[in-house]
Amino acid sequence: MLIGTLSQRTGCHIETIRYYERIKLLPKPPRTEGGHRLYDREQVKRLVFIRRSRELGFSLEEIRTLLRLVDGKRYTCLEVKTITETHLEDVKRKITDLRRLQKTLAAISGQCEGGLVPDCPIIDTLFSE
Amino acid sequence: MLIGTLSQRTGCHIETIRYYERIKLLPKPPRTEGGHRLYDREQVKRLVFIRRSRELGFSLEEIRTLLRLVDGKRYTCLEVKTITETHLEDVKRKITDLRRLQKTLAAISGQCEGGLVPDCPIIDTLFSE
DNA sequence: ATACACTCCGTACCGTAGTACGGAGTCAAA
DNA sequence: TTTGACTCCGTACTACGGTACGGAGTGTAT
Repeated sequence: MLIGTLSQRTGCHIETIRYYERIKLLPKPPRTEGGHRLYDREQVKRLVFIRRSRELGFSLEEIRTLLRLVDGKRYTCLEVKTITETHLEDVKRKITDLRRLQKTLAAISGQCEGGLVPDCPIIDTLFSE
Repeated sequence: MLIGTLSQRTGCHIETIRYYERIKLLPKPPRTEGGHRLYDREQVKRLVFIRRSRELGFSLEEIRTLLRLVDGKRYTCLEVKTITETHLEDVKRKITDLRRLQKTLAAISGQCEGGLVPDCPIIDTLFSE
């Protein structure tokens, strides 16, 4: 199948597919005589893998590592699980950070009546160290 | 005071201060005869404001808007509160997204024993749509 | 006066994940 | 065969918030 079909089947833009090839997440595919890329179902699977992983917040580098394991065929659950857990910890840390922000923002926002007067406690808070 | 002193007092790198001036978050300061920037306490306050706002996750554009209100002197609490609330909603949305990720990651990670065997359920999940 | 730290400036670059452009060539259906 | 859609490629650009470089000039303490 041509790149447009692969694009439709995976939901990745054509440019993105070429980009992934450029950064070596996808192997260079064979070409037609005219030079158009030719893909098979294996590449659909691989690209879906990448897209799913992206949706779960894995970086392209993490995905590269996962794919290297898969490609090497010698990977163990432990290796994969470690990468996943590391990413999970990362997500948890981000949540913690954001919740702290949320609290602070809610607190300073709560100090403010939202009236039509000047001299706002939010501004005052931001100015003070 | 010179830029190095301002840097120390606010915890912003010198390059960052010049960057903020370039993008017009900070006004162009007067100079010494030799051309070095001269700052006063007002600018310390302003830069602390920017830093505090950054710490709370406001974008430079949001900060620009806040500062424009402050500079105009005609701002009302309502305007400030609206910006804060919008940002707060943004933070909440991010938390929601991350929590969903967290759940999914925990779920697929939980399927995996982390053993020394190949054929990992995490990989299987990522490959399947 | 001299040494040494500080500051100047413009430009380019960092990371992350793509997106846009545009002219030329190719593929497939009618 | 012709038309129209698809694909090619390299390069540059997007957003975001800065950071790095490097040679020249300046400020200040001794």
